[in-house]
Amino acid sequence: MLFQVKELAQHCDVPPDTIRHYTRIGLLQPTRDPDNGYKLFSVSDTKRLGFIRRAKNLGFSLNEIELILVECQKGNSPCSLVRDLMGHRIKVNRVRMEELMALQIRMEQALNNWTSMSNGSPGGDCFCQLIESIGINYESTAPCSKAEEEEQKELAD
Amino acid sequence: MLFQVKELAQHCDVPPDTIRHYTRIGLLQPTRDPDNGYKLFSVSDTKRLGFIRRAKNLGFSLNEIELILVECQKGNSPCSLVRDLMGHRIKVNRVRMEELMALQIRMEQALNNWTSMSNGSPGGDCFCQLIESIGINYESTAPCSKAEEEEQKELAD
DNA sequence: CTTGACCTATGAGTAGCACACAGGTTTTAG
DNA sequence: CTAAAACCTGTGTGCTACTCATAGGTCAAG
Repeated sequence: MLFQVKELAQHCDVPPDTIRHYTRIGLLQPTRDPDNGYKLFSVSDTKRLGFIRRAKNLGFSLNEIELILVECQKGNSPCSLVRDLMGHRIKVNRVRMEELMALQIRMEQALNNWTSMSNGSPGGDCFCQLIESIGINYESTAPCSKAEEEEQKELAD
Repeated sequence: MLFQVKELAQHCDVPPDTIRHYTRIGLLQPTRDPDNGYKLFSVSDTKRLGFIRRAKNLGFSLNEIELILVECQKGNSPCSLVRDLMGHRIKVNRVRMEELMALQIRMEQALNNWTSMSNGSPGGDCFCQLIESIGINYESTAPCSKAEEEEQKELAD
């Protein structure tokens, strides 16, 4: 019972390129057909892939999933690790959502303000007076900056 | 009045590496010091960088900002482009937020369920019974999948 | 045996930086 | 004036999680 990439893909309802990606980063470790070098996946790879997708669906990153799988392969219970990672994910995600919410408000306010403005040509110190007309707070420049800082902080522990 | 990377960085309150990045992708086009090859930025680069940061703060991607700047350099008004892009951004961002919200709920429910579960060892068909115990809906696997599909759709127009 | 449909592996590209590295420049101590 | 320390530079690489392009291998029909 060995599967090629596309067979595993259909079996697990996962795009073939995703399986190739997981293989490339070592999350899946198929044997190779000695004739043509094709990847050959076993039944246990099926289960492993299923686990990966379930974990991803819960918000774990591929790196975190690899950590979990390594714990399992060492025979340890991954449960406390999983709880910690999940607590961390929840915090980071909350920050990210708040940032996106704030961005959404900025965007909608901007678009609203613009409905009453005419189209001017760029010139002088002004590239686009629509954009330049909006107040700036340099605190939250990127949509993910704070969330990623938060991520760094937690990883340092 | 020419600035080196760090001077421009301090002047505009932007990390030096970000300036180097913008230069690498062509958003900024400094001249070079013939002696040592260092980047030399003019006052108009200052203004350009300020515009880039304002636009990013409004949620535009660097690619979109480049489009806007190209329109300006052709002497055209970027305003209708800007309005369109912003409308698009708002839609995509809404989808992304909904996905993150749904993920947040899945994560919090999972963590809740887990408080009453004990730590088991992996074995047999089960890597981690915490994760395996959660119902899967394969519809929304990745936090950004739908938002990115939405993005593709809009770009096709 | 050849055509065509289908499958494969691998390299490269995506966004937006952040960091590592080897080297050049400037300041300071002697 | 010189030597060492501090600081700055450009460029290469890495990060997430795929996705696509390319060149080639495989298999059944005719």
